[in-house]
Amino acid sequence: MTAASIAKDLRAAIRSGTYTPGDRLPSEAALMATYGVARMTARHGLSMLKDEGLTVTRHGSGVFVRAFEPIIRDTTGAPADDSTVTAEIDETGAGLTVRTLAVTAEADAPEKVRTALGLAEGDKVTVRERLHLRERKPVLFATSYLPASIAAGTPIAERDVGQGGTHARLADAGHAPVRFREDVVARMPSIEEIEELRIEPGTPVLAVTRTAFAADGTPVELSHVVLDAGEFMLRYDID
Amino acid sequence: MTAASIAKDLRAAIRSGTYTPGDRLPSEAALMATYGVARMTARHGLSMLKDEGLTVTRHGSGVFVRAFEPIIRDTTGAPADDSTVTAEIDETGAGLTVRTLAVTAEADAPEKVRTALGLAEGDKVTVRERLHLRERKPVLFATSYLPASIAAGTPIAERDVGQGGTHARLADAGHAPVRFREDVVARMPSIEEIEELRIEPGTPVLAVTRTAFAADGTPVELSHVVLDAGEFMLRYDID
DNA sequence: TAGTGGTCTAGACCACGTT
DNA sequence: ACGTGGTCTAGACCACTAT
Repeated sequence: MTAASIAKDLRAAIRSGTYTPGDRLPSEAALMATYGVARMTARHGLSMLKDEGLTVTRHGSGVFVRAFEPIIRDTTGAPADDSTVTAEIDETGAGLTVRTLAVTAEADAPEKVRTALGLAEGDKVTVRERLHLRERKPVLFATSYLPASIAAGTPIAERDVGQGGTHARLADAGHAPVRFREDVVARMPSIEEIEELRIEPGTPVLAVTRTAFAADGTPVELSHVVLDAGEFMLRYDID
Repeated sequence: MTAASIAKDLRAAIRSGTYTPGDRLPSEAALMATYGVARMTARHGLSMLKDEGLTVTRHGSGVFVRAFEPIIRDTTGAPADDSTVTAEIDETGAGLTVRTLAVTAEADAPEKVRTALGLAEGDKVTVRERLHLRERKPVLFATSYLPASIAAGTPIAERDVGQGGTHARLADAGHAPVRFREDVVARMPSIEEIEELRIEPGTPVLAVTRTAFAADGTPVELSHVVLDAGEFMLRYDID
């Protein structure tokens, strides 16, 4: 029970404010001495806090109490920029930049994408991938799929979609999105996501699947968005 | 690098379908033999998968690949039962039951609650706590705060709020909620939440802060909802 | 260079489940 | 009884960070 009790003590100390965000916790050696345990036991106690997302470790330097200052991603039925997501984040999350990673005019659609967009087998999709960064750190990764029958040959299939973003271009093409569905799940990140978003151990991701529908009810865009949960709060206003 | 490579191999095997949800992974002893490593190393490899939420361990029985069959919590601007949350979950999540844990007619309000509800210092709140279970397993814990000036003396301060739930009673009192704001965050659970919701290691929680506003814009209810992310998907329909 | 965390070994005892 | 995971020890070597 010693590793657990070390974690318990430190956790209580963090909650009570003995250690505040940014503070360094006692070193492994210090814990070994105070609790009279082996190193692996002290480590295990500390690792529990890390798994809870309470601390971050810095190799060679120490274990530190973690902070949470979320970017608010506001998803009201709202006017759009590159995508609704981008526009709204820019309002609240100062210092956010967007990097378009790849745009493919015509690609094969994974089965789930095809189903969600109501496409037939063999139908192509336009794929846009982008990354959002907060002060150099990647915090959000998004992949958008649009039917190539709509998007190919328009600025949507270009790197620069122009003023108003994909939604404005969809409107230009007579497919203005008017209704959205967002499905939100939280889970631990995959290895790829840990690397891509440089996610701290003990931090989950929010995975948002967003479907945009035109006035006639046809889906015109499917987006998979993965957000570092250590960086974001999702806000929904519902009438 | 061995613990990491064991995790890598097993992860790949799970992704490729060699092990499907419910399957048992090789035991620690088996991994020690195949990889020629010490037990702690094999354990560490397995613990990585657990931390990623890919597996669950059953003491004395083995390590198993995990499944995800989410309950869809649909939060459209919707008619309300006990609370909107409850009503909507019942539609989709078969076998969900609600247990009202505690109802306090008049309690002191934590500062954050007071601010969110626009109350003055010393103002009291009515507090309702409830737990949702899926087949005996608790999956959601919710605490609702309402201004006691509105709720005390009404069925809202009783265990049984009656047909239509708190929202119907608020409407009866002339404070029908018409607008909602939901702030969604994902994080690792606290120890209390792990115990209360019996959350598997490697599973985050979704923490939803929901504010209900009456037609005149005054907040009439603040709810803190914690959901086991291994059990839920949040759905938002936006116009 | 000294102190920090990261990884691994080899062995022990305990607690839980299945047979 | 046996095999499973859970915990702990005591010691080693490595990699990173500060001074």
